[in-house]
Amino acid sequence: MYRILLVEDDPDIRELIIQYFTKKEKDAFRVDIAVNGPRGLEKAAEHPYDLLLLDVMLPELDGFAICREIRRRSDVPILFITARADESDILHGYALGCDDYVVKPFPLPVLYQKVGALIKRAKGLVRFPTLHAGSLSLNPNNGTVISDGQEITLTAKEYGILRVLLENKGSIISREQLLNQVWGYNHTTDERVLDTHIRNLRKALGPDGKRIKTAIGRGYTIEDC
Amino acid sequence: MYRILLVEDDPDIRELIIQYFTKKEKDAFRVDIAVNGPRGLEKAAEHPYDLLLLDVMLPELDGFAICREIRRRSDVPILFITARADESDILHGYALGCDDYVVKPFPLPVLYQKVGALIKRAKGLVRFPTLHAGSLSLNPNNGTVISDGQEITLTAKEYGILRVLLENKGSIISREQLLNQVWGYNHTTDERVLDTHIRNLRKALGPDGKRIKTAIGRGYTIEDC
DNA sequence: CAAAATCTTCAGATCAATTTCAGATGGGGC
DNA sequence: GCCCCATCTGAAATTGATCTGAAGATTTTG
Repeated sequence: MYRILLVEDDPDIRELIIQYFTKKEKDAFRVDIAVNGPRGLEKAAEHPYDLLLLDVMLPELDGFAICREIRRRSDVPILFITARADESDILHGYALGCDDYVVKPFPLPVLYQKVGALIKRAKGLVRFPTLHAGSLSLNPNNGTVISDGQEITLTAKEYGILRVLLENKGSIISREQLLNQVWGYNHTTDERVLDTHIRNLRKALGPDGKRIKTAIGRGYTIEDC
Repeated sequence: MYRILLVEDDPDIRELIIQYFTKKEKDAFRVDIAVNGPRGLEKAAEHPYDLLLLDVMLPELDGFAICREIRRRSDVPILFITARADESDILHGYALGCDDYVVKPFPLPVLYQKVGALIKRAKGLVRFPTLHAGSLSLNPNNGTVISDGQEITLTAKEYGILRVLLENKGSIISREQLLNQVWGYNHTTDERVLDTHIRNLRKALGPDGKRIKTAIGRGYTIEDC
């Protein structure tokens, strides 16, 4: 059973989350509650939780402050619940070292999934299989890319693109899908940046760059041989 | 079955979308209709849809306003349909939290794909069945075509035509239907281009190209044996 | 704070895909 | 069999998606 701490001042939301998390699967989670920031810090110190669910807007001490404090001594997974999907807020959360966030109102199943996934990842229970294409391999667990025995250093975007392509080896991935998956859900990115990154990626991969094929009008794909 | 809400004032477009979404795959979608903004909001509140398709230009309450309202309490996937590909409009839509955008005239399969992909992302599901005709197979999920064990590379239009034919295997598809579905519903395409693409497709498919039969005056069809 | 790395924007080049065109073909009705 | 018109075919013209190089903006790093 995983033990999580929920710091949330709204009784309705507390109730919803507790209900869902304890009823969904019997004995999967135990949810402890703190109704404000200071109590949250206290409780977090008392017990080594598997995950913290922090509301951002809290009286006295907000979620960001709690996160900052906790991160000084623990790398427990932290998931923010926030009312504002404000870009700067989200970035702020990540800067403080949070693992994920959900924006209110969120579907409970989504929260449930995220919590489960985060805990598993934190515990090292999730190992992603290494992806291959010919002599090219990408290890999603440590972010390394190896081409013909040589380790290759890629930028974040290059790595992201390569990973999506390899995860879908043999499939044609549309530019739109790539943008969505690498740049994020509703990106406002100009479509042309993808061209540039694809080119840089191909160059970075050397001979293996040829594996990345253009399907004009349809997208890109990576080939084994 | 996924339930989607279409808010659109043009009866022709409504009809096209409903036809395509309900006929394409049996029981894949149920499409509810709202003919104006206020009715759209009402219906959206009544039932938890899997996705909303909103026309931007609507009498009374436009798509943007609906989106803004909906986003206050739900993160249901929202896809805009718009006549203008105006950059600022699109950015506006994304700023309001829409998930995607299609510009009229759009090919119905594209819309269908986007809707499927969005719901899939929201739920983590949805797979299209592979289509077959003899030794020929087309996998709509990864965009691959295999003829007699060999993977075949097709251009976007060739793939589009083949997919429509296979989706309607055994029945005759008029040239008009093909143009509508592959080029978009109010294409200005000269009818003769289809001849050329059919020829190229037949050639690309090799022996399997013979499966594509001409029904003079009525259209084309693809045969199993 | 400056330098370096990365990401994005832009505009012109390139080439496959698409469209256009004109003459050939051939199936079906008479 | 003959004619007509839809379709086919080959080749040329056009389009437009992608590539490329370079420069500007932004972020990260020392």
